[in-house]
Amino acid sequence: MKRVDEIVKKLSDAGLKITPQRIAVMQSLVEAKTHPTAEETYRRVSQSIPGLSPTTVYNVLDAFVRNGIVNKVKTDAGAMRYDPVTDNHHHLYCESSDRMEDFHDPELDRLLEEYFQNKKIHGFRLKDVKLQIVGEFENSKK
Amino acid sequence: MKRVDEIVKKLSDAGLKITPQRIAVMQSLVEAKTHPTAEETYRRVSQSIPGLSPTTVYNVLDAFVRNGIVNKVKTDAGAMRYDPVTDNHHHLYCESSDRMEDFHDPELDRLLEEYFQNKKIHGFRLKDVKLQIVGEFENSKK
DNA sequence: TTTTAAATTGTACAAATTACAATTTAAAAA
DNA sequence: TTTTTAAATTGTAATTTGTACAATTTAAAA
Repeated sequence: MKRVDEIVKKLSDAGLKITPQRIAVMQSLVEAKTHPTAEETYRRVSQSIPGLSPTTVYNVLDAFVRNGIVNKVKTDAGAMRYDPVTDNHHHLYCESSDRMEDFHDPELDRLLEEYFQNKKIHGFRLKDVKLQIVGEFENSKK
Repeated sequence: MKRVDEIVKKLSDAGLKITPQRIAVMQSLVEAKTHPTAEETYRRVSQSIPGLSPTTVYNVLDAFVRNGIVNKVKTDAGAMRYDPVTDNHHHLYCESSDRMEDFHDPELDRLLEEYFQNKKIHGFRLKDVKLQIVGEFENSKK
């Protein structure tokens, strides 16, 4: 089971204790490529871990975020979403379906980096630039 | 009172009925340049309109958003924020203080427009690109 | 001035998330 | 391996943010 090993390593590297709940939550996030909410994650992970508490899912996700192995992403709709892809990327977002996908583009990143290197923003120390690319997915079946 | 006249005109142009609550909410949003939450707006506007209902603030803000004179903005922290500046712009955002400010930059917009004109994103019809510029405000008392 | 559709209000409700105390468990120490 | 301990999990309850809805009031058109 290579997948689980990788997850264990990831948790371990982040200095987190290994628990079945944490493994299952991370596995669920990685498999679902849709940036699920805490509630969606709870429903999925409950199948493999009956008796799982919603609170645990919140705690686990929070621990992941604090340790930098998951990013919180907010959309304009209801709940917070969780993204296990932490390398630099942007998001495609469709308002009508509240669907969100990753958008990787090194060329764009280079362009932005160049631009902001010369650009001084008064009174602001820049750390990161994220794009939210808003539009419509063409085959919007959720 | 030029300010109030302008606000009345803005509401009127948007096809909205003029009410003291709506005037006061819009005035509060425009004066506070910090993209306040509904709750903050409620607290402020309550000072001039005692007996104001929180529900009204939500209703009013919602009407503003539906009619395009205010934008909803979500940050990584708790509540939805409201921005009375509706021309194209981006946001500076400080995670530690949850503070947010507008960032206007026509040159950047030109750059992005150019870039995305040539860039086809498979299965996605692009409508808009927004930047969230993350960093620290230098005089940010937390 | 009258009329009426829309806005405001208050209450109750709902969803998403957090606080907290009790229990269990992972993993370090013996 | 067993013991120890700090951390993780759980369940309940509370909180925060926002919405639904019926009754009342009001802006503004007729």
